[in-house]
Amino acid sequence: MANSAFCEGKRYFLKNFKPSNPPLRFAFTRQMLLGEYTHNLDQKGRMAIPAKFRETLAGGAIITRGLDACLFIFANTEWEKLVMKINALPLAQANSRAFTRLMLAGAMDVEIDKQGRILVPDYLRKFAGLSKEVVVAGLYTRVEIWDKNRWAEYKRKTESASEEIAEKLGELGI
Amino acid sequence: MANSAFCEGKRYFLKNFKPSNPPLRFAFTRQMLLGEYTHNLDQKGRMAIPAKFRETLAGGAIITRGLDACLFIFANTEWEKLVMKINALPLAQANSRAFTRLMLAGAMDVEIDKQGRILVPDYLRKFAGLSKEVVVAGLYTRVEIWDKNRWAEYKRKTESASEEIAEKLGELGI
DNA sequence: TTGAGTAGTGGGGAATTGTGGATAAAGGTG
DNA sequence: CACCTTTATCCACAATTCCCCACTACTCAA
Repeated sequence: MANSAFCEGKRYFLKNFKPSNPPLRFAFTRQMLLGEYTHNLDQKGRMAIPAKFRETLAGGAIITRGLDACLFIFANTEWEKLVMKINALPLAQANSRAFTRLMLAGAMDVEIDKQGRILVPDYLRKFAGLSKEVVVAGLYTRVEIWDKNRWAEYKRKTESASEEIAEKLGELGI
Repeated sequence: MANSAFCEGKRYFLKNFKPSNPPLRFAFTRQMLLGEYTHNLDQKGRMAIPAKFRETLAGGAIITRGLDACLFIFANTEWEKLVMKINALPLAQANSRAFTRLMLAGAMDVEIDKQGRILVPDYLRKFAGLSKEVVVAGLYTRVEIWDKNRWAEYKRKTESASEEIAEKLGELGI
């Protein structure tokens, strides 16, 4: 490129401050997973993926154990990033080994069928305590699957803590 | 890119807070969201966006849970700033995860239809206690959606409080 | 005043989404 | 190999959502 110096400079500036260059803008508008949906697991353990998430996950996705007794679903591209981070963890520490096992040992790749559903493996359903009604939540780079009651309970418990953080953020000028 | 020089210049100006160049004037005059409107939700959960806000939000907008039981609407550009601050939170901490879930799972990207309306998701209507009459208020960088009664109640409460604050400020010589 | 244009509201019909079930394929076991 | 269990693929249907059109109230200028 003729003006690569400009681009370089811009990139440097953004890298250290505000990442809103074109690739990231795309990520924000197209690939971001947002919203909260209530869906049902059927007898076979299938669950509909919200239509808005399907395009993002169409290239392949991984489902695994999450934090706070829920399940995570990552698009392949995000999963690769995560695996790299996990591999960089110090193997000597017991809790990083535990985290690695939690995330990797239970991982399973899922495909979205023609009806837009995935099959949630049995052991993951037990892990997250999923019965019938589940909450599917988009958290920007990942999807979380919760038992509906647990989700409600979790929100109720954490509401006050969240508002404290929110006020701190408010002070920062949001 | 052909307009990288323009971007460079814009960034320079923004960085140095010179509010008289074209890009920044645009930010101040066009993207400024001000005013208070009373609109109605219809049976389908749709709500008209005040005409003065539409141009600002036309490039895409995000609706999410706000503070004090109202909803926030951000233009995409503002939303990106917010997400960056959220992503900067330590993910290892449980209450940071809780706040992330509150803000991101609660968020939904909305489009303004040909009639200038948006569809308010069901769970957000419940969260904000919206029935039919709602107040749409512009707060410069964001739009807030309130149930009309709650808005009146909130104003009634905070007006007296603001007088107290004003008196304290007066004691300080302001 | 009047007519044009815009803003806010309501509703109908088509397309999509979420869900349940039926059928076909695959895989393991005696 | 036959049989049974499990998994995958396909079809059907109800509910929801999306998209378009119509209507009224209001603004503003001629």
